Amino acid sequence: MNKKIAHVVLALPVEGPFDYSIPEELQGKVSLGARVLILFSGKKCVGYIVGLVNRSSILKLNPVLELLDEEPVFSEAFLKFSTQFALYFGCSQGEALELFLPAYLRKPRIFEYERKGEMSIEVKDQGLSLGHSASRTSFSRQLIFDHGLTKQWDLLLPRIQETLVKGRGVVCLIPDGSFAGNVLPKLSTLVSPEQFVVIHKGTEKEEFGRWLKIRNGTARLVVGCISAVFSPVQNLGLVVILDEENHFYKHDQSPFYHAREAAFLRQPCEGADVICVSSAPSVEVWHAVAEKKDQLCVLEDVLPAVKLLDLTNFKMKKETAISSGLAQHMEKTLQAHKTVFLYVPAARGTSDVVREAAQRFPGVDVASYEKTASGVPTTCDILVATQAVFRHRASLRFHLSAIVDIDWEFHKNDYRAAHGAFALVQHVRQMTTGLVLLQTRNIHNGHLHMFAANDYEKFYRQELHHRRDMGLPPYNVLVALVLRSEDPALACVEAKKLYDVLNEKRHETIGVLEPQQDRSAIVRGKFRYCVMVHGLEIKEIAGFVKEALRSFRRKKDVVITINVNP
DNA sequence: AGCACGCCGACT
DNA sequence: GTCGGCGTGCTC
Repeated sequence: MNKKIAHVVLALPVEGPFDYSIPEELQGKVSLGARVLILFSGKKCVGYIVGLVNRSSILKLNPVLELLDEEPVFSEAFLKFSTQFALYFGCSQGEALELFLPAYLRKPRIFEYERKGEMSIEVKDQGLSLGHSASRTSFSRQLIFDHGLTKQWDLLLPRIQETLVKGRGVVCLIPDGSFAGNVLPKLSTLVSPEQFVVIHKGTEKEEFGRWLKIRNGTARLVVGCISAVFSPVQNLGLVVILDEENHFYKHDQSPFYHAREAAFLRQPCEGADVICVSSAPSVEVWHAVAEKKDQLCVLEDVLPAVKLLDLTNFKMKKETAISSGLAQHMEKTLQAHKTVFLYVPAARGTSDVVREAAQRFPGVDVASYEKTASGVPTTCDILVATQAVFRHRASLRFHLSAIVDIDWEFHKNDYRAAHGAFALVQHVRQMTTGLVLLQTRNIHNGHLHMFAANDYEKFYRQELHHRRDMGLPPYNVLVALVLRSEDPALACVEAKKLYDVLNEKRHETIGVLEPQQDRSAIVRGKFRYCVMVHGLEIKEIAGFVKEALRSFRRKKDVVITINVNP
């Protein structure tokens, strides 16, 4: 009954688990998912118990120095989730588990429930119910394709309510903090303020307070950004992912997890449903549900028409943004005292276009909005803005909108470029009441005609064909191995070496691409080279890559990171 | 990751 | 003879 040995994993890039003997006074007190203080390679560090046994093949064991949690911080569902997560995103189980914890508990602080008074009783009660959620195995995945921004709530609110009534918890993911303004008023009325938690930036202590409130079952409805997918909600029944295609759901440092993929991995461990919501669903999610009609719900909305403006016959200077055709539309709109929105790529910046618009339309109020802007201009005739303005798209309306250079969106070195262009058009339409214009020099680009005809089914069909032909996700899995170093030559040589190692291992279904400079080649003085591995099964590639990296002796000062579906 | 161990070349 | 850089292997 009282186990003598603990399997322990650590937040280090070593697999483990490592065995530690449990001192007699702690036997029967330690439990699966609890943190312990241990000596590893002569250093004291926090470990996570992932197994309890009576025998070990290791002869001389160090003892567990201290038990940090009398109640485990991780449920069995979380332990299971961590193994899947580590396998999928190429990190150790310990690194995954550390990622799931608030910063406060990553340090060897003793976590005493009894200090919380009455709460400890609740924790124990809820602890018993963990078994039930772990045994739940059925779960569903759905996509709500809402062309607008409002109808989704008619489906979501009853669904969330229904889940809560059954006594199960809900996590609602938002891409970034600016979404909170729209989402919170809708959700906060569903439960008492005590049961509602919004995760936002704060001190370590505040973060821990919120975590505790969720972990002990007080809070049952959680709203937050990317990392909220790890919220320890008791008896999790539903995860809602708003604006599912948004790139903020991809973590920007190691481990490079995607919140949507993480939710899909957590789902079977908890028996929870996942609902993705988007006005331009990712090709990956569309692929998963398109054939299964019961999982897809399309909500059409009143959106403006899209027209193409062919620039091929205009002798425009390269720096000019406003063609005479666009100018005519703008003139008419401004004369009717209606507003205009001009979208420019962030790389181009707004200032030139602002100057050009002000020159063409003297006396008209031209404003701009970029990432660095403090607030959205509410009263102006013409707004020139970048991507950054879309966070306010629920509250902004223009009569006429134009995407100044839609071709630019297709010229990105990114297999998701076409989808990015589609999402862009959808977002601009949501901010527009009259007409959306796309200026193009590629009038034969088939995608543009699909946008103009609002034929999204054809768009996804064609995009999926293309992805299949090119061996790209969702049909294949890509894993980017990025090598970075102060010395560009070293990074390049090491990448070549790694490429050779991977290539020698030769595998039937796994391919390796020649090293290339990474998409962001130089960051903070470090040079990056990328070796791309592609194959059919993530588990197969993950094993292949881990094995190769184990045998690959990398040079000092070279760091290698694994990025799944970059 | 971080550390010890050991091999080799450089330098008082 | 010894200091230190770096490759190698290991951590229960």
